[in-house]
Amino acid sequence: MTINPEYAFKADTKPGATLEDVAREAGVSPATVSRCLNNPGIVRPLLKAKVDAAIEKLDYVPHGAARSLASRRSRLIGAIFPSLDSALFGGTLEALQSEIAGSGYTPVVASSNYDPEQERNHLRNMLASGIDALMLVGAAREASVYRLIRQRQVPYVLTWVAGTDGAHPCIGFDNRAAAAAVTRHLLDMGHRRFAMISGATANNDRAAGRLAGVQAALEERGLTLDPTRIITRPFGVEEGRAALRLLMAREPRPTAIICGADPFAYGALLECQTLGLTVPDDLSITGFDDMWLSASLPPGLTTLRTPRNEMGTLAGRYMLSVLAGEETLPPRPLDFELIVRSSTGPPRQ
Amino acid sequence: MTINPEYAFKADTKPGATLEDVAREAGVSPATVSRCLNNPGIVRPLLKAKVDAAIEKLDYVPHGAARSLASRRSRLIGAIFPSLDSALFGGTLEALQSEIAGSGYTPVVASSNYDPEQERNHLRNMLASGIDALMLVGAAREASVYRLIRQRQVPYVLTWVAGTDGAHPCIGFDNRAAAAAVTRHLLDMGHRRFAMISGATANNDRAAGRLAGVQAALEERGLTLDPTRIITRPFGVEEGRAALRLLMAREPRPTAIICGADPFAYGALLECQTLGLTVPDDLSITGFDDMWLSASLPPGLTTLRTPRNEMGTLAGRYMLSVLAGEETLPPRPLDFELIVRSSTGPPRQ
DNA sequence: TTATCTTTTGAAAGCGCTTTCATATAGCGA
DNA sequence: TCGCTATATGAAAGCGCTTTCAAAAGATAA
Repeated sequence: MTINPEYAFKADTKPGATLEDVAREAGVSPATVSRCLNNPGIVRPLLKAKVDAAIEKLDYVPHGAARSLASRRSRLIGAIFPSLDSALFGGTLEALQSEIAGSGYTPVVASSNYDPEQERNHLRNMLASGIDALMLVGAAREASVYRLIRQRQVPYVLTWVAGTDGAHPCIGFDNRAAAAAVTRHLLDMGHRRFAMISGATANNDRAAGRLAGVQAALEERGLTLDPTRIITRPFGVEEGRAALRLLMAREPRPTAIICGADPFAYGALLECQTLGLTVPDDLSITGFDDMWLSASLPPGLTTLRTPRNEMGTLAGRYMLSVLAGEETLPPRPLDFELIVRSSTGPPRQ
Repeated sequence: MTINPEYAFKADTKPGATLEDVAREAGVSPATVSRCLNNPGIVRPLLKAKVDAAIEKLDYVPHGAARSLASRRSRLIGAIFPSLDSALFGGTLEALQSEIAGSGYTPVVASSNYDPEQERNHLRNMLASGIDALMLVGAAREASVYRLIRQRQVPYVLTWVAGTDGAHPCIGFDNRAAAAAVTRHLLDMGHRRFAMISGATANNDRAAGRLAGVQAALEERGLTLDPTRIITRPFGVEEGRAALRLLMAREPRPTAIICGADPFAYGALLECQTLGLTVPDDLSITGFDDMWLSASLPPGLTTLRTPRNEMGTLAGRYMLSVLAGEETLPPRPLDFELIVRSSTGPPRQ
């Protein structure tokens, strides 16, 4: 029961130089060193050089907490995602991170597991750690949460949704319109019997929006989506598979199945193979998000490409801009793109 | 060009209560309030109640930076991943986050894009923000990086690798042994002509370890892996597809293809379909990591399940334990598991 | 009841940095 | 060369909290 001496973290090294040490070494005042760090332009090149040398020599790293305390900025940007173990939000996070890294900001992240309770806890935590800005996914949450954020004066931005009537700054796209576009594509091909595999809509306005978009597009053409033709499941390939089996078990069979997310569609496609159904002749299938397998999985999935990386980038840029005190225009909804591949076609006569 | 008044972040709310405000409200000293927060056990219940009421009333949230400065702990744990837009590291991050959240820690994350330079920058940034501990992926990096970490006395842990001869604390598995296990599975079925699709091995000791493991297992049986039978690519489905086409274009064709990551195997599997090759009769294919499609994609991918979530959980637990000053045993390598599905079988005679 | 020991509490000194504010220096025109 | 303005520097006061240290309160024993 001994601590491995190799990597026991004992206090055997010098405790790290402070700004004052640097000042002494360089023969200037702490204020000057501080200025070299934060506003190099206003210090004379000669002194700046001395300070730089001292920093180098002492291997000085500024103390973030002290900095935050004195400057009232933590250089931390919070980001809370519903989940992190898919490429979806991972892409957004990665893009956000790249965007803000250059300005010296670092993201602190948490995953809420699609649970508002967990989200609120993480939010409290983050506010306490003094994040300078905040990125959230979706708009559907209790008013008290927004009140909390506003009260702390933390600039925030919602992603993966658009247009909350100006109530919140959003960097995202219109899930409803996107789903409607997919539906119209199928309608235009002549489909009349639809089914949908949807993610859970509770606390998930993206999923809810997609479902609503499908329904709206159908109603435009005088059709309705029978509630028994809507299967709601947690996201996953096997879930899509099971759902497809269910949907095809009842007559009259749908000729088109709209999936609220690509993994559902992957599962549906695979299950068609198992059942001996030909896509798109027997059945058209659409996905949502254009994840990495959609182009590769035969027959090539018709899906809706969502700007997942762009949202991270723009959300980052937006927050930086607000933090910089620039006049920031309310962001516009982003574009989505219907990617038509071979999983959709006219229904068999 | 006006700021949208709806969400302009103006200073119109009260500036947030401080600990001193709470103390005044509760009629106690700041020290007592501080103790209520950090060590509630040692304050009399009567006072504790008063303080709690004051906190509630003023809606007090402690100031993280001030806290860190005074206590020399930031409650931040850094995590740098090679990439975040796959479920692989996302799973580890998600697990890490859940594990440490309960103890009041929050992860700050960055993605290095498999680039040592970027990794070092992020590391500097994180050290400056005062992270209390650090999680990295892999062991292969310049000594100066480890020196930097050690000098700052930041406990750290390496994941996704095992056994660096005790030089570093690792929470991971032995990539080499894992790849060897996959190879032996194929050898035992009678395969003799192998090929491999590998991720880039530069700055990636996981990929390098896997390649080495395959080679070692083959040499055990007197075989060698011809360098022209090793295709190195960035991870991806299409890359796997292209690699398979290349590998099958040359006689004598291999009877087994070992993929260093599942996406390669998905691509290979799909390309076999295109080429009219039957798996496993014409060709056995193995993956690595057991990602979400491996069980679903016909014919079911034989792959090696890596403990990606477990690594996050245990890495978190390890760091918390070190931070708590507990005697911490050097972690043992984690188990991996060969998942045999239908993509492997004896070679055709 | 009083003396002694323990447990709680408060006063005050920072933690390492930023940022006014006042002072010193440099730059310029006359 | 001198006075004036513009610019660069330093002194010092915190930022909001934790944490020693000493004093007060409570508990215990005599």
